[in-house]
Amino acid sequence: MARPFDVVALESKWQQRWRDSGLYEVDNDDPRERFYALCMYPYPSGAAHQGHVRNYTFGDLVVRYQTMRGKAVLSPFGFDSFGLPAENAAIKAGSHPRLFTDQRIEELRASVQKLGAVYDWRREVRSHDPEYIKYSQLIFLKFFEAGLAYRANAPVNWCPGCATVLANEQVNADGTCDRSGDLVERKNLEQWFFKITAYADELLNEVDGLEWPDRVKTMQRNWIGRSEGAEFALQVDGQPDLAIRVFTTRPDTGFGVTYAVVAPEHPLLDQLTTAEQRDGVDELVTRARGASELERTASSDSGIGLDKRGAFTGSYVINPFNGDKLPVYVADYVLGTYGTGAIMAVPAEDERDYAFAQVHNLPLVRTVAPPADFEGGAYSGDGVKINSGFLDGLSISEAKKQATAFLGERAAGEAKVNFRLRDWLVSRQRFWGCPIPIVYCDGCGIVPVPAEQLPVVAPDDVSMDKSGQSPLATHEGFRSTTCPTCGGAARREADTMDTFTDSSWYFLRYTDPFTPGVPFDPSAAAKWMPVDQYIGGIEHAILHLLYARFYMKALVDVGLAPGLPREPFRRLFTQGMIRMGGSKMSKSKGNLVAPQQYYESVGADGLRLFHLFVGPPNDDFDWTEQTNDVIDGCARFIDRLWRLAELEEVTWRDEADATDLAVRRAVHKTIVRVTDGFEKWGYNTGVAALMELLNTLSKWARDAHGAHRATFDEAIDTMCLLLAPMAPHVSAELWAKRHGDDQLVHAQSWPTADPSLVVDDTVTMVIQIAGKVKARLEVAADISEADATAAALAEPSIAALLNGAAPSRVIARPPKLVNIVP
RNA sequence: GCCCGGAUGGCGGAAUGGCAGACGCAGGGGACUCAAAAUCCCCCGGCCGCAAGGUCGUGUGGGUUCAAGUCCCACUCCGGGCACCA
Repeated sequence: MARPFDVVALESKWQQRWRDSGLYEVDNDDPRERFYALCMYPYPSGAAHQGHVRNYTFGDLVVRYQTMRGKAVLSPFGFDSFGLPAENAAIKAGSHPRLFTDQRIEELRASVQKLGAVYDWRREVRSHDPEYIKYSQLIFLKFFEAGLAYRANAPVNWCPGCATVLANEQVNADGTCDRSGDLVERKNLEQWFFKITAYADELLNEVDGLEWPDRVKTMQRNWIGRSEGAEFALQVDGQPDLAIRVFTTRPDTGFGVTYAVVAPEHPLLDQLTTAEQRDGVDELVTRARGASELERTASSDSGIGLDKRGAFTGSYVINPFNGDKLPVYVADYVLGTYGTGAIMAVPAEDERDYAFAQVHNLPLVRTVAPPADFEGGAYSGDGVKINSGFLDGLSISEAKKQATAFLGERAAGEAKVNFRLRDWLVSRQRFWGCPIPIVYCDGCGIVPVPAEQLPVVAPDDVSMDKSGQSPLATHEGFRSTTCPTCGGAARREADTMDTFTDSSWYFLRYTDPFTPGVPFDPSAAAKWMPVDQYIGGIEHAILHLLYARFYMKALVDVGLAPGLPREPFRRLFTQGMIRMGGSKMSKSKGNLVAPQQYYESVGADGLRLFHLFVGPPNDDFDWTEQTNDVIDGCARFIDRLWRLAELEEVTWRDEADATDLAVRRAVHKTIVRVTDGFEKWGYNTGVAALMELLNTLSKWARDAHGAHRATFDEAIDTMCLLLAPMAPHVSAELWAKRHGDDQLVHAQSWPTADPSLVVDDTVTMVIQIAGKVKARLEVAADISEADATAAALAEPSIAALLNGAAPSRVIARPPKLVNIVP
């Protein structure tokens, strides 16, 4: 579209000036009030897409707005530069992942700069920088020292064809390998874990105090999944040395237990299985252990029948409540990873137990009286205890307490809290990640690499081949080393860390990448932390945000971050996704709309304004055929403002009059509306308010009646100031044209509204009869209730409608409304 | 299955319990122009009406209230998250 100015030249000129001015480079000793604004650092996948544009438009708005409010705003940028896509690209091309990564970082950096977003680039973080690797490894070692990092066996997806480990994303829905098509197996490997469960309670409790979207808080709570109950022993009949420990949230249902179930992975399963039952049990275990993880986690009413999903072990246990002999089954609906991997089954009060009991003809004993009209199978609602010996007549909550106490005396039981949250498996059998700084020595065992030898970096002389196996595992120069303790021959750990470890502390590195020898100086970090406003996609609602919270707490506890707050992100805003044709816009789906074409037509300002205007920032947005028209409309608004500021068709009047007062009121009301919008994520209504003001100004200044110069100047200056965080280039240019080339609109103070200009002298009062609007009346803004009522009743059209009848009631809400009830 | 969201013109959306549809897009009409583009002006939920005006209208059905898009109850549909968590 034809523009009244050269948009490309104008925008690149200002981007250059912002870089030169240093306006957004803040030092750690800046005396102003602090504000830490942060967008989630991106994975560098090449030039920015609309999701980035949306994210950084919101972020940049916050940065520029808070700066104009007089704050020192920390606005850093960086790249989450380790990860699988670069590794896969390198495998395909037979080259090194760094080549792709560095190139894509430059592409993304350039396109982000073209958006006009401003950052303090001195603080840039790239996860694959040796400096960053060094401190990521130092943190690992501190966690190891503190007992927060440990080794254990854990299953991985193993492709026999490729002889390598696969990420979950590389396993197809039917359980085959993405690359070779072979059936993927579960295989146990010794791997590293972070003990996030040690913080389960704190992670759960501190969710409450965060200014985060409720949706995200709920997701975090559910993910942590705390449940209270009891754990106790079920003695195996005839084997005095053998007992199965079970966990239940319903100890009150103890008299209703009619069987017990262990998970296929249960360590005692072998001992429990009798010779006669061996075949059935083995068959079940084999199937559960196979590639059928997906099958197993599918809902119970799909896939394989329940009869095939459980088998009798041949053993019995004794119910401690009533001495009954209970058959022990193995079934895949019990998970080895949760609780004790074994349960007491209560078909009358648990739906899964009920379904299983039906198929296997197991008895049912109700221990809670269901309501009279209850027709279902399992009843898990409230009620009075029945068939439960000493618990009869009690409420469920009281029965839980007494049953737990009973178990304590009779079955080595105790109250127990369980979490759904598992420890964080951080080992990745990948090349393009941060190496785990550990060596294995035959004599000394697991030996941490001494801090002064960090970073441990991957060698450059590798090429990724089609096998997909990490070259770290086979590169002798990397793997063979000497033991730091005894000096003997040793092997380096070949695994790298999950890339979520990098994104768990980058926001701390931003605060102080300057002090040598430490990841960050705690006193410098303390000046900025916690992040005042974190902005990112909802897709990170659980993992990234949970891991970063864990890191923050652990870093404080291991002594790397003394004095820092234990929660990293005070306020979180999650932006909506951009969808196209029903699915999320993404590179992998191939439905990207590149921003570049818009930089050349409507400019970054036009595109930014569109993202701000199109709807509430936290809502998803559908990119359709109509979208380009809306973007053009946003550029049209900029052009109209430009032409008005350039005085096109404006006529002047010497003296100010009532029309000027009205315009000034509109200007000051707009200040309030835009400011409110900025504070409450109402950017769309903020843009609308500016559009309305422009309509008002244009009509007024171009009318034959004319505009008073001072009023006009105040209005245009205010528009520039209010627009500065949204459309920074054009507002900067207009400001410079009006005030001199050395004047920066973004260095000005945010405008404040004159309270006397925000309220009107007179307002339109609505007169209703029975809630329906029948008349309107111009009244003084401070009209009294009595005067409003009198004026309403005196209005001729109202009097005519009432026809002399006295109203039964009159509700007056001066000065806006009077409702007459006949 | 459970837990969150959401449903308003042709479309995106606006509306501290107080004039539903701000603002924009699309559409229609007009001005300017030889013409087109751009720009500017006007109209734009349905129905009745020449008009003034009337009447219905915020997914469905109830309710609370002088007054409900907004609050409460029940439901329908759509989107998302978790999904055998004992």
